Amino acid sequence: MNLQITQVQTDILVTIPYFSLTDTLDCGQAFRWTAQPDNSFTGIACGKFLHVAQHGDTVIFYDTTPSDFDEIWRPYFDLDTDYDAIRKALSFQPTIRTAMEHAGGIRILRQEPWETLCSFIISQNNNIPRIKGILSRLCEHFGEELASGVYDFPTAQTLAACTVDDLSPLRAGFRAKYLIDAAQKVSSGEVNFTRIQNASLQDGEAELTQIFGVGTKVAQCVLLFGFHKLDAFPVDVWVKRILAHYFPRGFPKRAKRYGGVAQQYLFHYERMLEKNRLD
DNA sequence: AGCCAGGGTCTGC
DNA sequence: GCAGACCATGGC
Repeated sequence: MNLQITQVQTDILVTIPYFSLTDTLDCGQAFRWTAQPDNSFTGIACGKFLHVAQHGDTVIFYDTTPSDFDEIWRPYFDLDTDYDAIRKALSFQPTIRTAMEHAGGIRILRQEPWETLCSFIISQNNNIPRIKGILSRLCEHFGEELASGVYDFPTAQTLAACTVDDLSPLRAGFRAKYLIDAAQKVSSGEVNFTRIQNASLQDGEAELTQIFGVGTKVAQCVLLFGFHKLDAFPVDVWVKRILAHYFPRGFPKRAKRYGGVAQQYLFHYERMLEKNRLD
């Protein structure tokens, strides 16, 4: 991707057309970003703290270095994927096109597989504010303190050594035992992220669902948000409703290549409609 | 009070 | 295969 990048002291400014920072960080794919009163975001990913803001087409990465930008944030925000081409490929379908007009600035983040796996284990039968709370407490209690009050995501090895009782401060409920099983299977190599990255969608799901508490929906979320498999297609209660309502004859074959991206546009659009309806 | 939240497991038919 | 109970917790 040819990005227009400017460096001002320790801030890096990047021109990203057709991008929405808010929608990308607040659409239920990542749970460790916090919106600030000025609409900027702070968060921790890949072992680094970031303060980021958007003004028009310009995204400002505060207080970072060119190497961190190139090695961490540029891939994390998926800035080298041609979303214009993806949107064009999806625009043949009227409902997806409408959703794109409202949510087309979303990018599928390249999150770390382990954090993504834990996040969506926590997400089951849960709501987004509480998912964020549980993950925040998970990091505070078991993650390395990178700076004052800034905690990294704990490793699988750390959690594999924990008991359900150890996790009680998280108030994760019945999901605590799922986290521990995931940690044990990941740290032992029984579930192998390199193998999943190189596997087909179907084989990747089969490997992930060996974890107690991981079913099809959670596995597809991990494949989409943690392994950047854009054809992964998580079906939750919202998407189920969308499919029944807008796609009674099935999701179009032509859209399946980027099904996960379309799913995310539709999910965010539908939730936005619901929010407006309640206001 | 009762329902729901980016589900999964287990049981019973 | 598929419906239904159950699972912890918290907000409304």
